[in-house]
Amino acid sequence: MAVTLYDVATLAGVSIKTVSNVVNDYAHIRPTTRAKVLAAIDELGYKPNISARSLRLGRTGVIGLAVPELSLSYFAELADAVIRAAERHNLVVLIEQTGGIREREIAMLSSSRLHFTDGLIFSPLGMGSDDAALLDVSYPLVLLGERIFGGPADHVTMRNVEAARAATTHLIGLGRRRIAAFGAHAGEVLGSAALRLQGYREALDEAGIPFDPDLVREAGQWHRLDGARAMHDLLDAGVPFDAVFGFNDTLALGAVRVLQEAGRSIPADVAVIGFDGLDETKYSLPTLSTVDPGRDELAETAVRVLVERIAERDGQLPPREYLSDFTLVERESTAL
Amino acid sequence: MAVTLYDVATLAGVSIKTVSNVVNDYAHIRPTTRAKVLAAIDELGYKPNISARSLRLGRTGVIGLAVPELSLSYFAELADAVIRAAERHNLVVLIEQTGGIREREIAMLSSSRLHFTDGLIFSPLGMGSDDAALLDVSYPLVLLGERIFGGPADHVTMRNVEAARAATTHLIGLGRRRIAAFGAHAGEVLGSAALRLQGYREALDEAGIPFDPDLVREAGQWHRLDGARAMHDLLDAGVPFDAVFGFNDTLALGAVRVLQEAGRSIPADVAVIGFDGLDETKYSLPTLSTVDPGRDELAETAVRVLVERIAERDGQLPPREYLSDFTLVERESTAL
DNA sequence: CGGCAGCGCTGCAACGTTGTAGATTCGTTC
DNA sequence: GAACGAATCTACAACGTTGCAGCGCTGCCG
Repeated sequence: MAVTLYDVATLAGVSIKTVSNVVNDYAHIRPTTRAKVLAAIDELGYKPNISARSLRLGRTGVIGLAVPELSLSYFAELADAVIRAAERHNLVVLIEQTGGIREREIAMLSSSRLHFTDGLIFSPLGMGSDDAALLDVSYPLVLLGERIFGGPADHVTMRNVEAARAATTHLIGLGRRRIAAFGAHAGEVLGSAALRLQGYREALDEAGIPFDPDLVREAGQWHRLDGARAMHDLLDAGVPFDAVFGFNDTLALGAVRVLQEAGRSIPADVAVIGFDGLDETKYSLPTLSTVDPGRDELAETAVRVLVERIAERDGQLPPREYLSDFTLVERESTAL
Repeated sequence: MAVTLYDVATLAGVSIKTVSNVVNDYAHIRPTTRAKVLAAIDELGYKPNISARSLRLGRTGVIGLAVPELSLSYFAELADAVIRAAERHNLVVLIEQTGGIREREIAMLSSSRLHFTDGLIFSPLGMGSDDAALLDVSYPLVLLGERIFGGPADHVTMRNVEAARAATTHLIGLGRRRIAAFGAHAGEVLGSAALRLQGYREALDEAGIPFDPDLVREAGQWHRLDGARAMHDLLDAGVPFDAVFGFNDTLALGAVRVLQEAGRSIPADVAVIGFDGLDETKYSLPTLSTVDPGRDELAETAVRVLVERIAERDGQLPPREYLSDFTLVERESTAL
């Protein structure tokens, strides 16, 4: 059925190894031979069998990407960026969803479903620092996110603290003093929520604004609904506020919806800023100010680091950490 | 480095074929032997080499999914659904992006990047009916979308005409008579745009409402920005209207934004309905009525059909077409 | 002019797996 | 107790590819 090197070799009147050499751009082949082989390849429509090549080389040209859920815009846009970056390295991407559930994430790490990929880019959500030991796997692994520091794997992440401080400082620059923060996770130390909260507090401290715990609202998940719920709670509690910092864009957009229902004007009554730089923030009403954590750079770095790890035969370099640059994007929701 | 059948066989004191049989749940193995082998597998941490298995079996357990762009919510949610469906069939999914560009779509079909997948689920956007012949490929292929009918491949699609008619009829049921339609593609005959326009016209005819070409607005792309632009045009043209049917949710949301800026109340002044059943429509302000074309069913069917095609050795059944059921989702944007 | 490097190509072995055919044991039946 | 079939296991040959060693030849160097 399928055309093999053997068929091409027969037609071209050479050995299969020569065909293989042509296919692999081996330098020392007479131009006439090369032409003959190429003609035969063309005539038969030969395509290399990747399984056989993988078996021989021990590499597949496939990398895995494990994210919580593609239907969350942030991860869809991240996957988009990772696929583009992988393409530049001639790799294809196999995507798995963990649902952000710790057990599924742990299972994924030793799953045979990903066993034939050359390496994995992993964006955990449910696993915590306690699970760091589980990341000591036998294949190249790059962590993308903020959940686990100091683990045994390379780690590509964003400047959460600095970016959150910049967002908060931006709100302070508008003259706001009662800034609500949405999306905190009680007890968390190293996750995005903790880091962004830290940035928020640093900005307040810097400006000499007292920290008010009533303004910090929990949200386990960071969906639109959670942002809406947090805003309802805040309004119901009667806590005065003149700005909101959503720990992600989706939370902020959920909050915006409730503010509008409640008749609060944005940004006149309440300035709002998000985090993630989602495409969507350009088109909401009002357009949403946000911090772009450098998603394309993150994806590009993650792929590059993974490729490097795959390339290094055994030289066990210690795990490294990479940080991307962020950009503050000012839009209508924080206009003066 | 990696553990092979041979290593396990040596440790367990059996032949590699017996280990293979244990791994593949072959029935006739003495329980004691099975236990010995399983113990050895466990001790060594054996994982089958998928490349070798693929080479031997001619199948990889990987299917391809080619979509325009993951950062478009519709395709992100579609990919999510396809991955879940594939998981139920023990398949993993390799995702490629075409950008919806005809040339890239055509290249994808014969690309060696997807050559080692068992089959492809393909959602074309740029290719047209003229390109149908290009779909006659040598591997299992399932088309997901509406661009190409009567081609040589299986085709899973939605009831575009009926669903669009239902959406329009719903608006008419609210007493609206001047219903704008956003997202038309001039000259198109078989694409989603043409079919949804047809459904729109059928609903008008049924209700005895005259068709007014001024109410039909073109939009090459179906992004938020295009919806916003179309609404600006409509308002500038001074054409009176009391409802909008967006050929997808994103167009409708873009239109909503401009309507709000223009001070038109939704749904009092203008009722709005979209198409696609995006998650996002639950959280917009106002929440957006939409038609869910049965995305999960589409994904499930596409995977099932692909699996069937992969399974059939040679029996070339003629290509078939599958339709999913749609659901009208009524929300605030069309409330009475 | 002997030696050596390089060209252009070939043949063989190996990557790790599973299908096939066959060997051996065991229990059952006549 | 011989014959037979089923259970249990093994040996061998693929699947299609690439690394390695090596073929005969040419050209260059000292």
